[in-house]
Amino acid sequence: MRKQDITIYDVAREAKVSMATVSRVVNGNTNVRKDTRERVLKVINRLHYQPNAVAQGLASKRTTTVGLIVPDLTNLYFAELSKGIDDIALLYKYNIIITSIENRLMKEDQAIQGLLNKQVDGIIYMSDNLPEEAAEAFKRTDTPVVLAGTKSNHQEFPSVAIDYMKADTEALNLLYNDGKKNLALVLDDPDTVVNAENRIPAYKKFMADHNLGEGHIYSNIKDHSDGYNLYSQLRQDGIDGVIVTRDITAVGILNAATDAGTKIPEEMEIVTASATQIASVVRPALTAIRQPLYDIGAVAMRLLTKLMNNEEIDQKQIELPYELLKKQSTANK
Amino acid sequence: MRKQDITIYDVAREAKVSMATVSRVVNGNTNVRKDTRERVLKVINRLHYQPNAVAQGLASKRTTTVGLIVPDLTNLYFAELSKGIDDIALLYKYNIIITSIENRLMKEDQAIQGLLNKQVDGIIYMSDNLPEEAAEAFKRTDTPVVLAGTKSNHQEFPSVAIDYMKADTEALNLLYNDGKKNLALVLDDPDTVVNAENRIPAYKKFMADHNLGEGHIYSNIKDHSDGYNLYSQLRQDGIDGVIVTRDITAVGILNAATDAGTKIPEEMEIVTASATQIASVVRPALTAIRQPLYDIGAVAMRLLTKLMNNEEIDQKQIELPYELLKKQSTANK
DNA sequence: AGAATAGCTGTAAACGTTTGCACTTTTTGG
DNA sequence: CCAAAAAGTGCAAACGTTTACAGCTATTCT
Repeated sequence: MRKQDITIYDVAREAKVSMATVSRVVNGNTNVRKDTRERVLKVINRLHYQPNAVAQGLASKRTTTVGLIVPDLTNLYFAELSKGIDDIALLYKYNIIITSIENRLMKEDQAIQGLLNKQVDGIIYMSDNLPEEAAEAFKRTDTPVVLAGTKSNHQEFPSVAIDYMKADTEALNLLYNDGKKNLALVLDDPDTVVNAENRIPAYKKFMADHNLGEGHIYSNIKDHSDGYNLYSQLRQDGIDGVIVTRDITAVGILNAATDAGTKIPEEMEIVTASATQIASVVRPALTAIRQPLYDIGAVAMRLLTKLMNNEEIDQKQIELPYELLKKQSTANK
Repeated sequence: MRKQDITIYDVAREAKVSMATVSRVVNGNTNVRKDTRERVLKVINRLHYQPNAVAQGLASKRTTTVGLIVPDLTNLYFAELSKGIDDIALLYKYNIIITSIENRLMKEDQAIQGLLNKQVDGIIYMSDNLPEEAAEAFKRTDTPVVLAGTKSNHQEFPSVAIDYMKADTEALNLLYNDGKKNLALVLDDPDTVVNAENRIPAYKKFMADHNLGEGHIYSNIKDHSDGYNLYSQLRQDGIDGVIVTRDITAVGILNAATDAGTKIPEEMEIVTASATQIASVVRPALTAIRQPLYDIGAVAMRLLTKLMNNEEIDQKQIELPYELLKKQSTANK
């Protein structure tokens, strides 16, 4: 096995010091005389010594590894969040163990337990929803956790997100001012905290405030074909303006509308509540609530580094600014 | 610290056995009497004992962790590959450490060294290109490596991919049979092995075989706006049929064409050489070489599990079938 | 019944680091 | 120049497992 030919012992022997000193050199401890440090470094280079991170992890109880829990890697929403996380993790020299939980073999709490067994120093949780068992699992551990791009009604968990209620209200207002009065809300999952506690209340309040009646909420519309198939229902219900949680779903509606000869935005306006790359490359391009996904990820990871170092946190719930990006799926005024 | 309140010792004491026996129970070793096994399991459940994977890794020299090297998480091509990898990894109980190398702070060989230091049991490499230093790094280690969705001229590395040359030729043939004679090749990076040794030769050979002249190869066209901006050049060069490596780039060309009033596919046909979700949701939908990305990832991971178990491999270079999926960006015949 | 064998369990040495403590050497200040 | 403080170093125990190896206890066979 070539796997670990040279250990800290070999270096110590060659450099005629103890392993403790080698360890100090490796870890940049200042209590080493300049010339011994250089001598040790020379040996390290000559032997191509590389510390065994597993042994370091066991001895120091820090693995410089963080866990990422994500529902679906191929959902660009999470991919863009992950990118922000990854960049900051690299900066702070953390590795990332990624656990995808879309696969129903892997429940949230199992995923969490798996990460804890691997002794990750922290966890970033990105699923839209935080089931009770997952919250329990987090509460049982000392390992810090940050929610990224989502919210929980557990106020104890630090999170980074946008003000979904405000954003949705602003989007509804845009539609309303464009003269659309038969507004609908299209949701992926009605039971996530973001939807149940933010988007739905925002929608209901808006409808009530403007005397627009009950309105229409469509649930469990999750991908392109769901959106495509929903379109005829929307027409039947006389919808002329719609907010859609996922942009890929919005594209489905858009394509169905185009195929049916419906004029967008004249006859129907579409706004997506989370924009990825996709929203901007389809035609007509989608008006969108642009969440700063990369930044949410980056800030979440930065926050986690602080928690892992037991630094003081000024605020646990961070809200980043969003933008309402007007494109071709709403009136050009 | 609650981090590790209970160890194998605690279980051993409570169950009145040695830690060795507890270890055997945890690892499903059969050499344990039924009633002691049950007694131990009961204690494990009562104390909520969870093995420390880091200690296990150090003692057993297996971490049940594999490393993934990927250029860009937000590129759906790699995301879809990753999904296949992830599913099989879950099945075989491996965790995944993901390392993104798009960030120029992280070179390939550093990424590899980082994974090796973490003592991963295997590595899947997904970048389009395998730089010489990376190949060297792989050769120095015993840790098995599999290339997924890419090729290398290092035949010693197992890989899973499609026959790019054949696929491209078939696509060119489609354009040719639709009557397009001024064919172009649009590449992300001309120096990757896949492009330099497969796509470009296939293109040149096709052009020569059909007396179509030198042809036009456009390089370093990597994203939507690159594609969009390239369009006028294509027109200027009289191109009427084009193969594009990335689908997001193809969409850029498509959108520019639509904006310019060019009829697709009548005046120009577009085929993308790698289809993700995006290719199918734009309008007109893109004709594409559909690589079985999920399967490539899954097969690569399966292959890696065999290598990690020192099982015999019947073939190192695996080629999976692709499909030429005709959509609206080529003639409907 | 006694020997051989198989099944079960415990002991203790790894695995490759980090780190508290004690000790020695050097530096500093009066 | 000496005492006190600071800097540098090594020793050895820890981190929480796995796993030879040995030993002990049933079981099987003749």
